[in-house]
Amino acid sequence: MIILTGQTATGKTKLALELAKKHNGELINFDSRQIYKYLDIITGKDIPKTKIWLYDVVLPNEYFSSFDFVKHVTPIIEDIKKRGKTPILVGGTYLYLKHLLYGFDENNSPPDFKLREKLNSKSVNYLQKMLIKLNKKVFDDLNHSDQLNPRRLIRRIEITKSKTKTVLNKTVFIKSVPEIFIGLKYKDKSELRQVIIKRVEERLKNGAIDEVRKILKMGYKETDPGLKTIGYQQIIKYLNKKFTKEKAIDDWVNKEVQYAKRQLTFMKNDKNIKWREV
RNA sequence: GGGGAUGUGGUGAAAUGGUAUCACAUUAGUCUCCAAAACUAAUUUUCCAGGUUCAAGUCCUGGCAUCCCUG
Repeated sequence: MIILTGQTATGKTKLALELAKKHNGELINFDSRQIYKYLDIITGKDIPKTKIWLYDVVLPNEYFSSFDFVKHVTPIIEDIKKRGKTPILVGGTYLYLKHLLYGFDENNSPPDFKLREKLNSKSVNYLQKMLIKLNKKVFDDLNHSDQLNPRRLIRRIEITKSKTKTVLNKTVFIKSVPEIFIGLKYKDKSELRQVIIKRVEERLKNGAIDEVRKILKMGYKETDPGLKTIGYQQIIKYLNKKFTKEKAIDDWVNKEVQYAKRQLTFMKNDKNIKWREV
């Protein structure tokens, strides 16, 4: 198995295609945004859809988690191997990769959307108290940042309250340690920024705004999981007249640069990744 | 030339004369089922020179800068 990850806008796709040729491989996407149908131009789906797995799996208003990803991808990997070919995973969503390679916690539970909806409007303080009451140790085990993070608090509450536990066999994942595990990154950020600016311009030229219009016309909303994506958020604000075009572009570029930084911060902890500068 | 307005972190703003705040950006980080998400921490400010006052971003005088109106 081959895995190709790293920062956004580093040319992962191009390298993936080369590797596929060389190693008789089949590509699998692990980019959480390209999982979504209709999000094409802005998420940069530049491989023909018939030549890569896991593009267009769910609709923009559907929930899709790293757990769902692992569930979807495992049989595909097995299938490719069975046919004597090399699975090549390419993408930038490290959380998906992390869960695929190193597994989940044993006593986890599926999402409780009703509970999430109910708790979403609550204050951080309320959530903290609620979790402490349910199980103080769980709260204490969280780090400072997470103790103040409503989403993480809600997730902990959800797990603590849940009766059904999802047990996953960790070994399933660890078995497939990749032979090649490459991460692509920029050596300096100003270069990354330049590339991102250029890419945003290109995507606008290729019809990014029309893409958003089309998706909104289909009835999808700003708050749908798929549209909570860099680029879409900014263009929607532009279309709603909350942003000028310049502001939207500026924000788009900025958010993407910040995202690239966070990707690196997260991936750096994985000592198995062999880094390559572009 | 005349009249008016405004000067506060990198940017946009807030502060009855009483500890200079906020948002965004920047830098570092967190992450075991929303992750292109959500969150944490750190850094950086009152145009200049005087004056009044226990105390000035705030009031007074002068200068400089920018913007608007008008010859």
